[in-house]
Amino acid sequence: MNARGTVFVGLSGGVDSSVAAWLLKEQGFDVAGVHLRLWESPDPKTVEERASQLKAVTEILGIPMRILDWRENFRRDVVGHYLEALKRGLTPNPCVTCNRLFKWGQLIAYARSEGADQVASGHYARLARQPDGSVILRMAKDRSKDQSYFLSALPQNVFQSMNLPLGELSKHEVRKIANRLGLAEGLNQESEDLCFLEGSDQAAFLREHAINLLVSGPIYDSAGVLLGQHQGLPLYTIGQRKGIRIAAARPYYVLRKDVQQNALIVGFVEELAFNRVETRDTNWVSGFAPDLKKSYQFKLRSTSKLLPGHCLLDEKGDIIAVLDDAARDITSGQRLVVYDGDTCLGGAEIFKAKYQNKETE
RNA sequence: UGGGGCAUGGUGCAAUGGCAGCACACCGGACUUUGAAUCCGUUGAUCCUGGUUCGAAUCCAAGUGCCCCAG
Repeated sequence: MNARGTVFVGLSGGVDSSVAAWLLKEQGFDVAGVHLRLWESPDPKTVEERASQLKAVTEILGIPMRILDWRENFRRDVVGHYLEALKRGLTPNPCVTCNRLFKWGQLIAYARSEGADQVASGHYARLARQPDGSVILRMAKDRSKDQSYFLSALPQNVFQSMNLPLGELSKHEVRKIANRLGLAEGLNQESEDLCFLEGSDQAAFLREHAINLLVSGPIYDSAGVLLGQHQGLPLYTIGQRKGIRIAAARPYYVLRKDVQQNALIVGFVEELAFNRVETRDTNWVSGFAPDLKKSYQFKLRSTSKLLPGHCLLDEKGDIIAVLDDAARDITSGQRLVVYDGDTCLGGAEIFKAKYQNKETE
């Protein structure tokens, strides 16, 4: 047994998680790779390639690896909720769900049952243990790569067992390490769309798996003038420009979706403004209650600017974010994450965004 | 069926008789562990027929189509 304990590292087959595993080994941990099989690729060649990549990586790193087949649960819990949310006119964020349920929730439970002390990943974010024993979540040193957004739905007990070796490194440094180890060859390109789309786009995925959700309907402008036909509301999200297929003097953007009427409402960019965001399922990483007088920063997307504002709490204790300046595309189903400087306090699912005149507040 | 106006990429508009451009849309790429946005790039047009001219989207004539005014 190793003095620093046993750590399971989630290996995707990409550069980041591979380097994370190597760093932990260097730090003296007993490292084991765990690869989660979450989606059945339609192409058997892809499956083989991934398997041989993973094998090559673990050989270079000199660590054992096990593969966990969680496809059935993933389809039910992540893809199922994704399709259900689309049906309700929301714009779901399946990566947040997947992180909460599988990449951390299930994996930590598994690791504990197997006697591991920690679970690590290639996420770019930092953890800091407080004097009282609690762990706070902070943005990665390389803020442009920060992925704390995706971890904001996790409970404190998960952070207690979490290890994020890449938090202090830049992407450039990680690449250099990968090159030095000879990992760069044949590894997955990092950029990925939704993992279960398997390289095709959402429209193709929905046509194959949920064609019943794609019902054509009218496109109106905000004055109610019929402008055209859409191909199914799930193909659109708030603030979207592409795919409306209406030529005008200026580009049209999606303003909202009317699920009842199966109608898409579009307008010009200045009609897109939200400064009050209501949420549900709020999760505070450190059980922290926000100071309602204090100014915080909000992220509405993993890689986006921090938007200043303050917090209110509704009667159920969920966040209501009031932004100092209106933002463009705040969308129901997406995640709002609250930061205090570089500390990620928590987040919640957006269920309503609106524009409220400051004077009437 | 009298008078007037208009006809240019898929759409809306530019181009003193001198290399047909722009915006929107579309398509592709970059970015991105969600949807998007954004950025970059490609494709694509002078209604038809004659005439004037070194040279016509542009001037002239006829045709075709559309719009407006008037009975």
